[in-house]
Order: sequence, then C-alpha cells, then structure tokens
Amino acid sequence: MNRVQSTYSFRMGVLGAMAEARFAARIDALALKPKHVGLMLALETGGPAVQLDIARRLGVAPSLVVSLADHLEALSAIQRVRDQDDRRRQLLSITGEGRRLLGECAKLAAELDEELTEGLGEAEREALDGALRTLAARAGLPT
Amino acid sequence: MNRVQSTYSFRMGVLGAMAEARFAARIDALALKPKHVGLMLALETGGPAVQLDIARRLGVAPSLVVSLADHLEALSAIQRVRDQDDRRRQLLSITGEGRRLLGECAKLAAELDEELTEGLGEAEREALDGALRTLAARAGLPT
DNA sequence: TATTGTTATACTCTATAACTATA
DNA sequence: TATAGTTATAGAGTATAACAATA
Repeated sequence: MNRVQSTYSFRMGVLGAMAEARFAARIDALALKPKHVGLMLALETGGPAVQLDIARRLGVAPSLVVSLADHLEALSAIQRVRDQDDRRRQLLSITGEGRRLLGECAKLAAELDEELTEGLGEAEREALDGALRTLAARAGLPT
Repeated sequence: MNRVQSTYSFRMGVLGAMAEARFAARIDALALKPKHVGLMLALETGGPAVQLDIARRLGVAPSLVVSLADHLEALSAIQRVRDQDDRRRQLLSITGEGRRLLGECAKLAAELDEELTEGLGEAEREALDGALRTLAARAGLPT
C-alpha cells in the first residue's frame, strides 16, 4: 500500500518549508525575506527588467512586486529607473549594495546547508545536490 | 564565489513550495489542505492523541488544531472522544473514512511524484529518494 | 483603448490572548 | 491555581480590483 509520507512530494514539501523558515530566520537580520532574495536573484542573473516581467518570473502578483521593490529600493539594494522611451515602465536593476546583500545571503545559506545536510554521508550529499540541480534547472530557477 | 541559487537551502525551499502548492491543488477536490493530511498522518502513525500533543508534533498553535480537527470531524475523517478520566481532554483518532482519504492522498501524491521527478534518471531518482528519506527521518517526520 | 505601475481592499493562514470547563 | 480546549482578535502575506499615467 502506498503511503503519503514516503512520497517525494510530501517530504519535499515539509523539508522545503523547514529550509525556508530557517533561511528566513537568518536573513531577518538583513531586513530581507526570501521573496526579496528571489527578486534580487532574478535581477542579478537575468539583468535589469521591468516590474511585470519580474512578477511573471517570480510567479507573484504585480502589486506584490511593488512592495518588494519599494523595500529593496529603501535598502539601496536595487534601483528603479524610468524608461525614457516608454515612460510607463520602471527598469529595475541590482546595485552594488544588492550584490553585497546577496553575498551575505549566500554565506548564510551555505552555513544553513551544513546544518541541514548534517545527517548525510558525502555520497548521499552529492547525490542530493545533483538531483536538486536537475530539478531546479527543469523548473526554470536561476542557474 | 558562493551563489545563493546553488545552495541546498534555496533549491529545497523553492522546489518544496512548488511541490506543496501542486499537492494542495490536487487534494482540494477532497476538501483537504496539506495541514489536514499532516494531522491525519500523525494520528495514523502515532495512534490516538490529545489535541495539545498534536499541536506539539505538528509545530502549530493549539488553536489551529481546533479548526483542523473541526473540519476533519465534519468530514468523518477523525473522531473526538471525551476522556472519561479527565473530561477536559479530547482524544482524537482516525476513522475508516480518514484512512480512505489518506489512501486517496497517497495516490495523488504518487501521481504528482511522477510529474515532479520526470526529468530525473532512475539512478538520480533513487539517490534523491534515499537522501530525502534520511533527512525526513532526522527531522522527525512520520516513517 | 490598452498597458504599466500603484493603491485600496479583501482573503487566507496562523498566532496570541482571553475565556470556559474541568482538574 | 493549573490545564485542555475553545473563541476572539490580530498580524503577516498575498491576491484581486480599482485607479492614474502614459502609450
């Protein structure tokens, strides 16, 4: 008989929520939430973009991008530049401070990785890494 | 240089949120949310329990257990029985209907697993399964 | 008229605090 | 007085809808 708790979906959902909660706790000191990191990451890897594009890439409502961008702009982590050819558009781009913050986040995430994968052997850890990389790429996450 | 997007924490968080959202969409037709499944699972694997214990095991507030249990009771998926030795306590236990619903959830989760791991080779899939099983056990998830 | 961004509003999820009943 | 459960209230996060500026 199949059991819910032995599916990839269930374990991934629960372990993923744990990982996100603990990552969120760590970046809280930087005044960031996971979604802010996602937005900065989209700009870093995809280059400057208008808000509606970001909303599509992140899979969130355009109105949410407004508040995320407001917050990041207040932190000087991104810039909003009005497009002179089409003045309705705001071009978002990451700043040096944004890159610095992403670096801090990377450090914290790497530390967290150590804790989270503590129970795994080296081979198991590499296998997990490989599988997650494949799935992330297939899901369209930034590489 | 370290990149956020190549950490286990980041990938796990994003992929886990995707998995949960898609699982939630599938069980919606059964009038269930992921937390309802978690509660039934706790009763199925741990046996009958009082509400405060469930709250601790699920890591949620006792008041949330009330509404989750109300809903599951209305579906006849669980039973609440007043403890005669200590009439403040309600003993929650899963019913036949609850087990049937868990079976449906398992079927839906297994189907979803197929979709989610579509891009993986057999070896990669098994490696992922092994690593997630280890991590789930270490995190105290039901086995 | 259509589109981009913004603001106003509402909904979902969940926690904290106040309350009821039992102990 | 302490504990189990419940109800009332509040906050975070996010979406939908109305709106303003520009095309």
